[in-house]
Amino acid sequence: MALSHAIMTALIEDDMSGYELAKAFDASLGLFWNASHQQIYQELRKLAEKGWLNRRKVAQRGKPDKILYGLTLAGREALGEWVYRDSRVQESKDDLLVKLYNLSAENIGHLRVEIGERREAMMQRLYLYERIRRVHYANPQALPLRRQGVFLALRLGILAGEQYLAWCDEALDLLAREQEKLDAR
Amino acid sequence: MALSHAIMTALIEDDMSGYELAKAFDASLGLFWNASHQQIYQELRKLAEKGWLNRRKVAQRGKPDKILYGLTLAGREALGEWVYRDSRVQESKDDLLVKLYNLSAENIGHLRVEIGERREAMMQRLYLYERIRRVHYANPQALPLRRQGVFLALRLGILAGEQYLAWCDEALDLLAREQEKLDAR
DNA sequence: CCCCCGTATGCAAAATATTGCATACCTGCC
DNA sequence: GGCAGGTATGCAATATTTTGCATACGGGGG
Repeated sequence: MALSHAIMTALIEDDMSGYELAKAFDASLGLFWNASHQQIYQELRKLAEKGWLNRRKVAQRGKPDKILYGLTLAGREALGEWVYRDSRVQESKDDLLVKLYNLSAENIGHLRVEIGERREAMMQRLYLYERIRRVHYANPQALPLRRQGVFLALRLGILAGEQYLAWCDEALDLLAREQEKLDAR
Repeated sequence: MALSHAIMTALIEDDMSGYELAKAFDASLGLFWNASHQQIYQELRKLAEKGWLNRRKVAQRGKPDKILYGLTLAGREALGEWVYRDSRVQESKDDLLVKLYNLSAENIGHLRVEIGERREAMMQRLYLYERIRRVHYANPQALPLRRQGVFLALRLGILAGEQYLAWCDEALDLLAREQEKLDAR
């Protein structure tokens, strides 16, 4: 039941439509909590029924109408209480790690390629994180308290990303050496 | 559909029962792919029906009978092919990160406690990883290729864990300073 | 003898998430 | 005019995961 809280969290400062929320999830909170647009639309509806969000239609020029959602007082209270409840970590699930358990002379080339792709993707993501950090969190101590929490989450993303890059390099090195050994035969 | 492949991967070297598998998942592969015993039992059944696993009953002394599962040739082939298919990363979902987006003067104390608990838990896990590394992977280059793949996965666990500890320290520092500021009023 | 604990397997229901559509508006391009 | 593409919302069917049981064996302690 925590997608609901992630969504409400995204609405703390600004009202958003499902579409905007889905994109915000891609860029910010979604780095720590991913959700497809279908999930988001369904959850928004449920939250509105519960009275934690209000909805209003907004006509737009040149675009279809949208439905803006905002936190109600009840929603804010529910969110505030939730912070004290037990956290759960849903460990990430990664096929690649399972594949590594199956490393063989046959598939080593493929796994090197896959790791290389991961490296590239993580690099892109780190550029994004760094850009966000520079633009919005250049001087974190000066920020209001809540934003410092967001900064810490971003910081975790950055550290984790850098560590992942380091691992990719280490793995690629090891695999390259092993493949050389194989080729030498 | 990758839980099935994680299970088969766990059976590459040894036949295991559902119960043993559930515990092995806790300690090894489960660090990268978690599954409850219910999931495992169901999946084992499906895989046996598909012909990828064989099952045989084993009577034990002092314990209930168990059902041992082993990879069939078809299973091994399916696993071998799967390695070439697209990987997917299911990003981890962590309530704590969402909670940090809700940081406030009221809940800062609670969040410090939660992060402290995470730090402790990760420390314990790192001890386990390090123990495994020392016992089984003291000299990785000397290992057969497949085991080197397993080593790389372990290595990722270790690096990620160390990085997480570093983040916890950084976060605890920042939050301690902020709380001092609040208390000073 | 009874209860708890560890071993061992499982069902059923509910909650969540994914996949594959479907609709509709408007802009810009060819 | 047709078509692609971005905006915007949604349904329905599956698949996956979680939750909450339920059963049963045998050992050890009180």
